[in-house]
Amino acid sequence: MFRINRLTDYAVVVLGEMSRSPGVRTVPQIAGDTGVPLPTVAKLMKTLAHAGLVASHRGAGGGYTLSRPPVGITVADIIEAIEGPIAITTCVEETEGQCGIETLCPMHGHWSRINQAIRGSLERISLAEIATVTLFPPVLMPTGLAEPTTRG
Amino acid sequence: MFRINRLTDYAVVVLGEMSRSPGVRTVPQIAGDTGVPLPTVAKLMKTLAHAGLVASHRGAGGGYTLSRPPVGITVADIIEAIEGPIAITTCVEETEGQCGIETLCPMHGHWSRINQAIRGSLERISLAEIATVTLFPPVLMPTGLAEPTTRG
DNA sequence: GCAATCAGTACCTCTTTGGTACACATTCAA
DNA sequence: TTGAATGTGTACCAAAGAGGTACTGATTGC
Repeated sequence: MFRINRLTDYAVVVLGEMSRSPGVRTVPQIAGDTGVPLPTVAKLMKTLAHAGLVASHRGAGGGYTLSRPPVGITVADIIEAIEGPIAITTCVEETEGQCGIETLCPMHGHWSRINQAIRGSLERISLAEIATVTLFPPVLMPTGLAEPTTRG
Repeated sequence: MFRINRLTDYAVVVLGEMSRSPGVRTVPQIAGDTGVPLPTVAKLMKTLAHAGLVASHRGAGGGYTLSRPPVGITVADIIEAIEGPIAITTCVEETEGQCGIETLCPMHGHWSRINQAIRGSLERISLAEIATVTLFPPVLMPTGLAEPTTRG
């Protein structure tokens, strides 16, 4: 497949939404605004908070806020927050010694280079950029706004 | 995870091996030379043949050959042969209409751009390049050459 | 005709993913 | 002090995908 998982996709949509209107947002609010299922948003936000992309505020009147300006958050940051380090093959990962023929394998070094190229592409795109909405004429708007699939 | 699957990883290793020593190779030969399990190689080669990256020759004395020079095969070609079109999210794929809020979704267009950047990175690396073996001193060679894991 | 080889399909097992549930901790306001 | 609102942590479940195996059939050359 070679694709990011759906949670990451949701994370980008959710963070994009948060960057457009700053302030404290609760999980139900975010779920309502994005169409992402509430329990999934809760799980997602916990992960994002743990990664330091959002700050959590507990108790009544609490919720989540972006922990830094959207310009300072890249697509690479978001992917890594949800999926861990970007490593298109096992042998690119930090944890060495997983491959028994590391010193002989012809791919040694090449995957790192490919991985670096991909990571570079993702680092050059910030949340501020992708949060810029290109509004379409209302007449073209579809009806299924409440659908759980929030990608397009 | 954001990573290619193991079959794709194997495909790159197998094609790299084939590009280093041209001629007809049988499935058992390839399995022996790369350490990839024989049934897996058989499955893999069928897929690669179907994608047009290798040519099959049936019957006694048959086997597989590269269908074009290694310079003309890119990492993107290999990934697409095994995993289908490179599309990091569902909405990037050719099959439109899967997303109900396509005209409203703020991510519309952004994923395509990100996807294109990644694809570009993969297209710029040919099989000929990655087939160049950087030999290590024999004293450093590990013992587990017959291990099924062939990555490093 | 027979052996060597690829082709196609079906199946199994394990892991990952996406989602749900629930008890608990924290904060604020009445 | 109490209770409601909110996030935290853990566990669990079902579905899908990945990786691998097995078996039968088709094709080719000797």
